[in-house]
This record gives sequence, C-alpha cells and structure tokens, in this order.
Amino acid sequence: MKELDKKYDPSLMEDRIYEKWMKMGYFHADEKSLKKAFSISMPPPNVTGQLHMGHALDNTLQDTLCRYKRMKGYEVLWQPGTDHAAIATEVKVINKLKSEGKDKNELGREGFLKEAWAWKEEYESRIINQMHKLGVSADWDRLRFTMDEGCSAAVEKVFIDLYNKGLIYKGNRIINWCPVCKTSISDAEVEHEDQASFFWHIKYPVAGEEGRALEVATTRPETMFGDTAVAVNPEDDRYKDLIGKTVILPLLNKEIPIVGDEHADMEFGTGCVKITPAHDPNDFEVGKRHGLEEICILHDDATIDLPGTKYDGLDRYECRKLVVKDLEEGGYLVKTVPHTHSVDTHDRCHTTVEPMIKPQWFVKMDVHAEHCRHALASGELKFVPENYSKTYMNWVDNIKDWCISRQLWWGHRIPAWYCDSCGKVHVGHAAPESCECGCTSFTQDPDTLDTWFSSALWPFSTLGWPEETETLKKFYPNDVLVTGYDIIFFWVIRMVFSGYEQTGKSPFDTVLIHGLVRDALGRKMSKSLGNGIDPLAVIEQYGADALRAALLTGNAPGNDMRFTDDKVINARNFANKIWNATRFIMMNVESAGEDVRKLFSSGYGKVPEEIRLEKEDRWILCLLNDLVDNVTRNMDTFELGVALDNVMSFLWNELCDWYIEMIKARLKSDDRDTKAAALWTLNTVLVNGLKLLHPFMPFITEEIYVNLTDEESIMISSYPEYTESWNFRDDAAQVEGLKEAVRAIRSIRSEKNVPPSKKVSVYVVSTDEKVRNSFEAASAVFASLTQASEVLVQQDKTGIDPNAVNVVTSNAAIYIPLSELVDMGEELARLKKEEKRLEGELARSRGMLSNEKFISKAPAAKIEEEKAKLATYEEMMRKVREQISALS
RNA sequence: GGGUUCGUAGCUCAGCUGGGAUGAGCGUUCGCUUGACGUGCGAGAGGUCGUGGGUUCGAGCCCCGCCGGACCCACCA
Repeated sequence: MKELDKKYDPSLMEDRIYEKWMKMGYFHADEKSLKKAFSISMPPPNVTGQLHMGHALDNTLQDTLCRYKRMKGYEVLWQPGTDHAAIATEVKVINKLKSEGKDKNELGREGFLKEAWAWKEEYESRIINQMHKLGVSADWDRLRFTMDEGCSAAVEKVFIDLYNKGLIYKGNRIINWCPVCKTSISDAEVEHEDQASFFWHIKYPVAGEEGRALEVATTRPETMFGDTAVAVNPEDDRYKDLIGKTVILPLLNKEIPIVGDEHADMEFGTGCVKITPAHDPNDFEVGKRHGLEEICILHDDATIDLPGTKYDGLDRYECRKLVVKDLEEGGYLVKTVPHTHSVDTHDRCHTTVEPMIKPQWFVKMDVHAEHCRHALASGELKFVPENYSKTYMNWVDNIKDWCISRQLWWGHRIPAWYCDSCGKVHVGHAAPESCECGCTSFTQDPDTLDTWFSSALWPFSTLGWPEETETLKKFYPNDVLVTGYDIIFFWVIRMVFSGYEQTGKSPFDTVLIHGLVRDALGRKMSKSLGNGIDPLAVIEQYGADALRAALLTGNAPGNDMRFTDDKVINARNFANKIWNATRFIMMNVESAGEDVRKLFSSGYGKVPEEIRLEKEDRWILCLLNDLVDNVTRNMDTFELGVALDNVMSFLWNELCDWYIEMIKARLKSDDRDTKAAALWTLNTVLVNGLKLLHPFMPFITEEIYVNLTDEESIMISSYPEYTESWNFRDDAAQVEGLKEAVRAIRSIRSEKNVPPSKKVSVYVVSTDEKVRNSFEAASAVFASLTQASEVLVQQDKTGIDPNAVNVVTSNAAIYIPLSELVDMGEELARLKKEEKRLEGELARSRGMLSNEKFISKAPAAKIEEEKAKLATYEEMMRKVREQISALS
C-alpha cells in the first residue's frame, strides 16, 4: 500500500494513467478470444474539427458501457475511427489554400488531394489526442478512416453491387445546388431559414385576349426567364376557359402555354402559378406531367445564364432587382407585398441553395426502406429510449431517393467510366478493355460520393468486410450504437439498410440515443453564438472524471441536458470526497499492521473466518450488495445516469457520512477483533464501490485502487456480482432504526440549540427485547453520533425526568432530559404537530385498508405492507399521545 | 399541414411495469476548527406534480380535451 497525496489533483494523474493503460494494451480487442463479444463502433468524428461537448457526451456514454462490459468479462471491441467529412473538409482546405494565396483549380485534382490528406493527418491526430484526455478506451490499434484502403474498397464494392441490382441509377433530376460549394447536396443537408422578403405580383398578358392577363405571385422574380407555362387549377371557374391558350412572358415577350394542374391551389394567392421546371421541384413535376420544356437560366455560381440579354452574367440577386425594376417600368408589376418565407440553405455554408436540374447519381429507397421497417418490426433493432423508433419510422415512411453524387474532389470517386466516343456508362473497379462501340478510351466520372455513403458501411467496413475476417465474425453485428437523435436520419437509417443489404443483418442490436448538450441557459452550443464550452478546458480545470460524471448525472436517455459549472464542481467535490475517505482508510490500515491487511484479498461475497462482523458491518455490506444489484440492472438497461447516482449516493451518504462515522470509535479501540472487522469491511466496501464507479470515473478509481490494493489495474478487475450471502436484512433494518433515532436526536438538539459540546443523557425505551438489544449493542456508536454522555436502554420510563424531551421513532421512544432548556408550551406544540402528522398517516393507511375494493383487488404483498405501516404508526401515535397527556 | 416531446421545490432536472413526493444537485436559513475531507459535517425551510375531465381500489405516471413551451419533417407558387 502506498500513500495518496494530501490533495486530490486530477491533472497530476490522468495523463500518466492513460499512458499506462495504453502501454498495457487494455483497450485492445482480441478477435480470437473465447470470451463473449461486446462491440461498439464509434461514430467517427470529422477530421475538420475538435472535440466538443457533444463528442464528450457521446464518448463518455460509450466508454462507460465498454469499461463496464470489460469488467463483466466480455471481450470488448470499441472500434474507433474518423470521417473524411467531404464537403466540410473540402471547404476548409479551400479556405486554407486561399489564405496561402493558392487556388484549388490551379493545384488540380491531385495537388488538391495531397493538401487534403495533409489536413486530415493533422486534424485526425488532434482529435484523437483530445479523446485520450477524456479517457476513451477504444482499441486505437484498429483506428480506421472512412477513406482508407479498406473502407474505400467496401464503398466501391457496394456501389457496384447496388448498381448491378438496379438500386443505383443516374438521372437528370432536380437537386439542391449550392452555388458557393458548387456541388449538389442531399435533401438532408438542406436547412430552412425564415427570411423577410417580398411577394411580387406580376401580370402575364393572355395572348390574343386584349386586356386579359393572369396575375402570378413569386418570391423569386428572376426565375421567370425559366418559365415555360402558367398553371391554373382545372376546377377553377375563373380561369378554366383559358387552359390551352397562351400568355406572353413579359420582358422576353415569349408565348408560353396555360396548363391545368392540381398543383395550382385555388385558395392560395391569385390561383395562378408560374411554372419554372428547371428551378423548382414542384414545377419540375408539373413540367413532367405536361411535357414542358426545362430551361436552365443559372450558371453553377448562381449568375444568370441568358446569353444575348442584358441580364446575362448578373448575380441572381442583382438580376432580381433589375427584373423588378423592368417589370415595374413595363407596367407588369401589380404590387409588392412584404412576405416572410423559409429559404433553403446549405447546412455547411448557409448559402441559399438553388434547385437545379443536373445529371446525378441516386440510390433507390423503396427496397431499402423495407429493410428499415423489417429491422424494427422483427425486433432486430431496438431504440433506447423506445420512443425514438417513432422518429425513425417517420423518416423511413417519408424517405425519397438519395442523391449521392457530389461535385467535390475530397471523397470516394464514383467508379463509373464513360466511353469517350459513344458515352456509354461502365460501372466497375476500372475502365473496361473496350466499349461495345469498339472504343478503348474512357473517362472516369469526376464526381465523388456523399460522405454518408461510406459512413453507412462503417459498422462492417471497419471490421474487414467484404472479407470474412475473424474480427467480423467475432464482433459483427455490433451490440450498441450510441448517437444523438439529430443524426438518426443521416446515419442510423443508412447504416441499417446498408447492413441488411450487404450482410443480411441489422448492423447493431440497440441504438442508445442521447440528446444535445446545451449551455446553462438551455441554448444550443454554436460557433455563431460563441456559447460553446470546450471540454478540454473543463478537463484541465476539474479533471476528466468530473466532466464525465457531470455529463451523466441527472440525465435520462434521449433528453437534452444543460451543462453547468455546478454539475462539474459537484462531481469534482465527490471525487475529492472519495479521495479523502481513502486517505482515512489507508491511515488506519497502516497503523493496524500487516496481519489485518493480509485478510483483505478476499473476493466479493465472502467473509474471512478470522473476521467477526458487527451489525453496522453487515448493514453496509447489505447496502453494497443491493447497490451491486441496482447498478447492474441500470447499466444493463442503459440508465447510466441513474446507475451513477446510485453509486455516488452510496459512497458519499452511506459509506462516508454514516459508516465511517459509526466505526471511528472501533478503529481507535484496542480490541483487535472489532478493529479488524471494521477495517476489513471498510476496505471491502471501498474497493467494490470503486469498481462500480470505475466505468464512470476511470482515472480516480484507478489511482486509488492500485494504491489501495497493490494490484495492477482496476480496469481488468472483475465486477462485483450480487450474492444472497450478503443479504443481512435483519441487521440492516436494525441499523436503519438506529439511524432514524440518531437523526431524531440531532434534530431535537439542533432545534433546541444544544451545542455539540453539551453532552446529555439519552434514554431509549422499547418493550421489544430485540430492539433493546440492538440499541444496547450500539450504545457507544450511538453516543458518539449524538454527542450523548450516556445511552440508557430500558423497557419502560422508570427514572426518566417526566419533563424530558421525547421523540418517537418507528421502533422506540427516545427521551432526552433537557428540562432546563425546554419550554413546556413549545414542547407540547411540537408534540401536537407530530400527532397531527401521524393522524394524517393513520387516516391514509386506514382509509386504504378499510376500502373493500382495495382489499379485494390490490396485490397481497401491497396489503401486507400497508398493514405493517399501520401497526407502526399506531404504536407511534400511542407513545406520542401518552407524552402529550403527561405534559398537559 | 404531419409527427415528436416537455410542463414536478427559487433554478436545473430525476421519478423504474400506476401503489405513500422521506427525490438529486445548486441556491437558501440555522448551527459546527468532530484529529479523511470547509472541495467538509449536522439540522431545517421550500412542491394543490400546467389545467379540466375520464379509466382505476389507487394517477406525477394510462386515455381525452385545453393552456403554455421546444423540436423534427413537409409546404409556403
């Protein structure tokens, strides 16, 4: 046994401990192990950023589960890795190049990718170091990256496979285009932002009908150059005679047809809709139904593409101003109405996206959606908390084909090759020898795949798939996936259908959902608000253990949480408490000598023959045993916050506040047996308490454990198992009675302002011999906990000052002769108050028991419980009334 | 428009399959140099569980309505 520093200072130990764990290889998972497997794939953080509170929470949850399972005897694989984060990284690298005066296009594809890889190396190692600080026990030997060789091979195989099955197709479709990033983005990457703007009402004159015009309203007047029709509802009496005729498109003086289409809502606006198939998803559909021309009027950077006009080359918003001005001058503008509407923006750069028609690659979703439904219906996939399966199904039921091509360089290049002469597409690992047309020259598709295409394969691509590796066999499917609810659509759904499609299985059994970490005011942490809290700063100040505990306490699965300093400070104070309790124990063990200490190695659930336990020893062992049961149950149902609360309150409130105080006298005594039993119990309870705490607070528990036990590490120690042999119910109940009495006396002393220095006699009266015996046995403890000069246990009130203060507990009556301090009127009032409280309890209890329906319908155990309570309260009432009549 | 979720102590939140709100932390009041710890110890005050119904022997928990907040999706020509 070594000594602990006088002061608890996490910064002095955490790095050292982590290095030791790494060196010992405790995080490594052995695919050849015969132990039962437990596996989690870490949601790969982007190589763009740094650890934020969301990561800290996500990884703390995973780490806690993994450490628990390891101690429980599982072979645990926590598979770590990072994500290439296509757009995010590409944008950051471009910006970095810009700041160095370089340009993406000048560098060329190869040169740019070199820069991007260098970026990746730097940021990957940075974020991994940050996870080390948090205590993440992932198997770093198996670190993967979404664009490494194996993952890339998996991506290519899946693409080719889906293409061959007809589940991937290429088509000209309307997609979301980001004019700044110059790439298509999926629906999921689009955010909606409310913006104040206008509704411009414009007249389109009907051709050949002098004086008649259709009035349309638009928020994007510049798109009128792409109009190829005006739609009215076919049921609309106002306009249905015009269907089939044409209107003159102002400014361009072009005739376009009037079509009848359901899309036009008679109730909304004027009931007439301009149709711009190339720049609006709804209009695109209308265009398809009516065979309308699709005229693209925008360049990729959102400047106007209208050669031969004065509008050509203008920025979209410049053009808008000019169009409005020209319409007004031409007498076409009817009115301008202020209007707030939601604008689609790119979630990465917040640029307003433009719907554009582009040739893109899509994944068909119908078959895949079926996989997702099956996963839940079959029970092969479960959500914790369960209600998130509704969110999941809501997504599944509304899913649309997934646009997977991106006009980026940083990513997995699409394995499609176009014949240079006939243009035919060939999908495969490499270009074919020759095309059917005889041509032997091909060009690869320049596009890359959506980041989530590779993330979707993460649970198996990281384990060696498509090879049937030992690792894959041992650890796939994963047991748990831990992630936030905001990512169910992006990631969870795509992993699920990919898992079924490629491996025939759900990629994981349980999805543990957590919420967002918000700031103290409940706001989302964001760069723009500048309200983010840096986990590393918190670790530096309070330690990783405190941060982890703060993230887990008082938080139920799936719920958002507020992060406040209070929580971290409380967690740090707890750590300090445990630290000092350990120092106290060590100090006493040291002085007790080697012959006591050698008894300490016994396993859980056994008491060495030489040890003679006393009541309070059995009480705390019984509580510990219940704790093991509770914590295990809560860990297994993913109630980590509850489990941690249980451990903390046991160690702090029961072990430190009660047990240690109870045995202080025994530790000072010369009786070798009683001292040995107390020390043995202390050590046993602390060591096992630390084990229960370790998954949550790994560093301090390791430091204490190795110093206390001289063993190698708590990480590889075995988890306590609940045992019947430590169910000392009877002793536990007696000590609880004792505690109740102590609290009652302290309460009286405090109420009467009796200073601790004043020692008074305490009489305990009970007619129950067993109760008397237990108080008798504990009289020394009892006296020290209540600052009593003596404790007299007796069966009646003989010799007690009739004016003594009296409190009634559930198994005894306590008398404290304090007559000189007591105002009899006050005392009577206090007793009356107690009488009233008991009356309430009795009424409740009797009411229940006299209710015939309760007696006939409630479970028998519940009835018995209530009867016992009633008996206790009746007895208490009897004593209180006796005292009242004695005083009156 | 579709869906989800919340409303419990001054604040932030727990409350397990319905069985006494002896719930936690912080804050607050009073007291304590108790030799492990003031990052501590002891004792208090503080709640008609948003609201109105219903089901039940019994509702913070289940069902319906309402009020008030949050979020997601779709739409907004």
